[in-house]
Amino acid sequence: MSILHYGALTNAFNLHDAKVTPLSVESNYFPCLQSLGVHNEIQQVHYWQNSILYSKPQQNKMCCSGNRILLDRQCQDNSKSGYPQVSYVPLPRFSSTNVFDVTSMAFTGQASILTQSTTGSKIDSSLNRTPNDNNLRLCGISKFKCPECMKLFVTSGGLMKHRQFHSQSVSGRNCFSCKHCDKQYMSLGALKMHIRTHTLPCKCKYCGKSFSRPWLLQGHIRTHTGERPFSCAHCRRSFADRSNLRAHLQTHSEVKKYGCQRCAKTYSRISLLTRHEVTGCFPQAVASSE
DNA sequence: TAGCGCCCCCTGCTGGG
DNA sequence: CCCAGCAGGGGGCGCTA
Ligand SMILES: [Zn+2]
Ligand SMILES: [Zn+2]
Ligand SMILES: [Zn+2]
Repeated sequence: MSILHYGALTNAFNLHDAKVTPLSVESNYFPCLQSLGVHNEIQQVHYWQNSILYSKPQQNKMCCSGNRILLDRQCQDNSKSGYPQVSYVPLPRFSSTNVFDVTSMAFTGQASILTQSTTGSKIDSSLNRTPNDNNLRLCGISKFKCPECMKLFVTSGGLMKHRQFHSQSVSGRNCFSCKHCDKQYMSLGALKMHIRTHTLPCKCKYCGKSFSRPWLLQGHIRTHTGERPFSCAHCRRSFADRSNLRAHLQTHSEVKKYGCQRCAKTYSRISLLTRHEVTGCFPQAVASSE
């Protein structure tokens, strides 16, 4: 089994511009999560040169969006294809598994995604993106800043919606409570979204099953129609659901999403990694078998 | 500005190898 | 038993009427 070693990754970025220090594992550069994430002080994190988006090293500034860590990507050379190609950049190696701790705003582990040259295969969770998609819109144009948490938003509406969360008491006094269960939400919008999981307003015309959101119903209807709009570029399998295609793409990669910090093994699911770490991680045995 | 649509993330279940 | 596929649920956020 040949693991893609991190050292090889820097070569891909040397292709872009030798004058600019590429993101690399060896450097202390923090990964660019800009295309999906929301930054503190975004201008200090990213800069453009020759139509290529680069990231600068930041001290203790990690990018996050909401409550999750997002995959890292670079927008490259959008002058050729009309919109940026997508590559993943490896996150620096951290001390544990690939968990981003929002509370401490720090990685507790390694979240590694492989990348290859622009002609090679890659894990790409941004399938079928168009130039209008969120990630492209976010490339350097977030200009509405929340004064309370410094998050940046592309539109004023996005900022207004976000500020609903701050407008409520953090103590929970003014939380919006669901009358159907005991869940509480910090915004009315979030509560309304949740209530749909009780009322299930979207009903399948084929079997009558109900769903909370139209796109969930749409995905379900594909199980009746057999439509599979998401195709794998590597093996021509197709899937009804984008997430399932993304999961499938991991089967084409030897580096899975979740990596063990003690040995080189990677897994497609956090549950598999957890089980490995609890029951079966023997680094010496792994090293000798390679 | 609320609703929509799309994004990504995650997980339980299941069946094949 | 392991892993991949399937189906479905959750929150976030930009766009638009
Ligand atoms: Zn409820
Ligand atoms: Zn149905
Ligand atoms: Zn495939």
